[in-house]
Amino acid sequence: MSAKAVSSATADRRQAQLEALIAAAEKRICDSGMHSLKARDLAADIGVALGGLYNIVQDIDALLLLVSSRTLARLGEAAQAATAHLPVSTRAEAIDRLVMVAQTYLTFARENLPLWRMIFELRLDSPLPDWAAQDQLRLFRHIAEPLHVIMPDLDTVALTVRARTLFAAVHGIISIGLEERLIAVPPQKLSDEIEWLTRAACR
Amino acid sequence: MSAKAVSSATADRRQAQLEALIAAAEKRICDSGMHSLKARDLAADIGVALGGLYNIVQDIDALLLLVSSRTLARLGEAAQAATAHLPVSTRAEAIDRLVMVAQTYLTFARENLPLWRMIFELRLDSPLPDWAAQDQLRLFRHIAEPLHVIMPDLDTVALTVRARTLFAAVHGIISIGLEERLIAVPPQKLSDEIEWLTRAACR
DNA sequence: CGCAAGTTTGAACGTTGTTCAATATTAAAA
DNA sequence: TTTTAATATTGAACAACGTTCAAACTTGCG
Repeated sequence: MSAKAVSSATADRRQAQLEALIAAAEKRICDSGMHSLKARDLAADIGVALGGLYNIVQDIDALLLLVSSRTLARLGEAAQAATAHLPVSTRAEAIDRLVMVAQTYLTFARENLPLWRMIFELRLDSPLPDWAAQDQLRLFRHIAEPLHVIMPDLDTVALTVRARTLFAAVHGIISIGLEERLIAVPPQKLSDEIEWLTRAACR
Repeated sequence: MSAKAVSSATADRRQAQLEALIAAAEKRICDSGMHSLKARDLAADIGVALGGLYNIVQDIDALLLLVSSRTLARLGEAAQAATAHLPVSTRAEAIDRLVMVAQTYLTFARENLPLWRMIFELRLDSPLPDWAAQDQLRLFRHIAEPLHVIMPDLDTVALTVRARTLFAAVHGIISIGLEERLIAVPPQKLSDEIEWLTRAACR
């Protein structure tokens, strides 16, 4: 049996187990949050012995990273769906598009609260793998492209930095706003405040 | 012995134990982060049996909340020291002051990284006690006061909301910027980007 | 000293993620 | 088909964790 066979019975099974495991983890996280995810529960969910989890993933952190990656991908799709059809020719259009990206981010965070939180609560012992960093980088394009129209004087580096700044600012408002334990912008005003900040940043 | 005696030998001892415990926790958090804080280590640090910790604090979460409160108090002092002497008569002065508050926040976060992170990583099972919420509210005055000069048209409610928005935005930039695992504004550009955003928000 | 009240102790408990020798299954060879 | 080697799965065992509580100890008063 070649080590690089395109597929084999056992490899397919592994893939199926992995997908079941990710699905089970997502379900549990949605229901009761990342911190109440237990190895024993997951093993039971997918019908595998406790130790069997470690044939499917390296450890629980690796599983959480996979779940994060999925969530980021879904976020990217949401941003794409919400803005792909919008024009970006004029400055005003680009600003509107940026506002839409921010609103989409807010909506996504609201509708996927526990999964979205996980992305930022995840603390890994080992450094982030390259593919996971790429997951993040891809998303910044949704900001950098309109921003290039709005701030045409900025060079590539400055534009990248500015896109990250803007993302982080909007993220901060949402992140603290959806937290219950901190003094924050009231939830029903979140959308307005995000739009205000985005437009202010574009002046 | 009166239950409300201003002090007693045993009560004083308890207070001393509590302070030693908080100090030990702060030291350990600074050295190796909130997540490697262990009950057994703390008990050894202050020379008490493992179970003895629970005579001093309700549980480890309560201890973390006390540490958080201390950190917030120190942050408040830093903001006070950095801005109390600055004028706020004109709009331009108020903006400068706001920029200074933001820079002070960045500096504090940098110099107290693990303790500062703890404030936002802390996840309590029980709701936040009132005194802990007050700790947070006090700090917003450093933003709301200059902001009132800059945006005199806003009513009290809108001003409060706007202050929280601005805080959250700056916090987001710093928070993601000082995280190592996420794509962020490069550390040496953080200060400039924070100033840019603050000034942009004030226009 | 003797005794009651309060304080401190540390062994024990219930959970947790992870490991690994033993068992069961699969696939190839005879 | 039967034998055999490789691979996959199992679940008991482990170490580490926060928390509890009966027992031992200390303290202060009559």
